[in-house]
Amino acid sequence: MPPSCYPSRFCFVLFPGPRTTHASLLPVSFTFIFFVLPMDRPQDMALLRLRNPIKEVDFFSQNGRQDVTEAGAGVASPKGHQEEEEDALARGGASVNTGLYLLTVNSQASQAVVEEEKSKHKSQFSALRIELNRVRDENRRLRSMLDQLTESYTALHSQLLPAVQQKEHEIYRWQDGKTSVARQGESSAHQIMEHGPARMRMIHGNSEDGDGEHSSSLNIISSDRGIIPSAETQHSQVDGSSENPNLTQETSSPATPSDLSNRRARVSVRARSDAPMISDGCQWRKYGQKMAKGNPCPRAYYRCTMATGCQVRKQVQRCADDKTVLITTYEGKHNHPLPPAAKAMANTTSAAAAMLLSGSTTSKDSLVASANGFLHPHILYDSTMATLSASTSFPTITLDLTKSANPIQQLLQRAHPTVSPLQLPFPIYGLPQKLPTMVGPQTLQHGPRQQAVVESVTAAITTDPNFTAALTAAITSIMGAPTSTTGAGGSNVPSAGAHMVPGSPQLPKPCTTFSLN
DNA sequence: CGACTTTGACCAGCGC
DNA sequence: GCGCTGGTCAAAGTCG
Ligand SMILES: [Zn+2]
Repeated sequence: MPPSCYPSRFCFVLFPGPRTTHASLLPVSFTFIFFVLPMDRPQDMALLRLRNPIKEVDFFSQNGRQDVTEAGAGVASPKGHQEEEEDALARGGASVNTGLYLLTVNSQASQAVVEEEKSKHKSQFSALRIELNRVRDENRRLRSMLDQLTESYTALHSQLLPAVQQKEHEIYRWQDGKTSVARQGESSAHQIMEHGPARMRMIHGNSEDGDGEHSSSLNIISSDRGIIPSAETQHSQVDGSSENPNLTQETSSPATPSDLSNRRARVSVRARSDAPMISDGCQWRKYGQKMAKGNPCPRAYYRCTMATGCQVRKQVQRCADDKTVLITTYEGKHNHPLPPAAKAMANTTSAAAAMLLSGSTTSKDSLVASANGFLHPHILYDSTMATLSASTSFPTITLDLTKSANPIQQLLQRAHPTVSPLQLPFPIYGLPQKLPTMVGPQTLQHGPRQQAVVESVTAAITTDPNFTAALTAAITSIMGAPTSTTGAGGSNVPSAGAHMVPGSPQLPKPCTTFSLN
């Protein structure tokens, strides 16, 4: 769209208010077009065109701007602009301010001056009307495009849902045939793992193709079904928590497949920290420590002590390659209410289960949907941010927060290229949040100084281990929010469990790494 | 005294 | 079967 087509020109001409600065006028106006379009109906447009054409310009104005409505009322009377203008001129124009400098000198003005003004305003008005018609056409065209997109989306979605359900049904049937194997517990998982790394070919790894998110998803499905897709083999995760063969079983009731999957899902956080443990708001009791092979640093085992019987555990270990990196692996789901500071982190494991064990058929959809539109799919499937590995015995999400000075900003830029650096699409433990607006690139340019400040702040806060934990929790809680309607404290199975592929002998035990580089 | 940490023992899975 | 390894248990010790 050429700049001359920006409808904001009308805003500036008709409503020259103090807030219509050059920097903010265009994107804001464009945004309003964007949001208004799907709301009004064609008949409304027709009414607007018949009754009050200029009111259409109100779409581009800001809410609550009094001068806008006043000026709009003044200009867009039912008589039409030309008659209004002529009436004003005939009355001497004493009381009507159209914003177009239509006021004329009262009685002393000569007829020639009046005529000159009149013709000038007429030409202005005709130009405005032409412009208005053009914008109206543009509006109509955009709306038709939107309708087409909506129809396409609906059609695709209607096709996707049965396919997903069929796929899940097939997986369930496949697993039902393997019930005995699945019930044998972790041994089966290890048996699968024996074949898993050799069979598993995926993923996003270092694939540079643009539609990696689609192909990778399909590849995971294929791996589940025993088909070997053609992609590169993944490397082992640096996380020393690999090959976890055994975990405490819940003895109260026979574990459902969703329970098993949820208990096995892990969330691993890699963050630079000098502290022995990142504080995540929970209470932990250390119940063991072992020297892990290939790592001079011991691995500590903790379990949640905020309630008796809580199955949540975590492992803490320093990275063998970089001892400043603290690897914290969470597992399980709390069975008790949690303080707000710990709640987000607690959702992590549920999110991990939902994402990694719901099967690749639904993970992307559920995650994207659970992000409430805040997170773009690329944030999950960008080849540089998400890698999967079959090295671990349990599906693991690894949030790698060690690779960037200011990962949050890049994260946000990946997720929301149109979001101002000052605006977080989700609340992060008291950090200021603004709802993202679909602004144009101009907004991003108007604050190099602000951006520098933001970079400094993000660089500072992301070095805080507490912040990294909070960031991890925030992201994962967003991802898993719809999967657990009762929050982290509930002992319920995540709602996504209905779509989950449980315990998953068929799953290649992927390990997803979110790397904020 | 309760909560927590330490630490050796124990168990299970896996490879050889 | 044996040894290695990861994970857990539980008694003893520590701390506030
Ligand atoms: Zn807990």
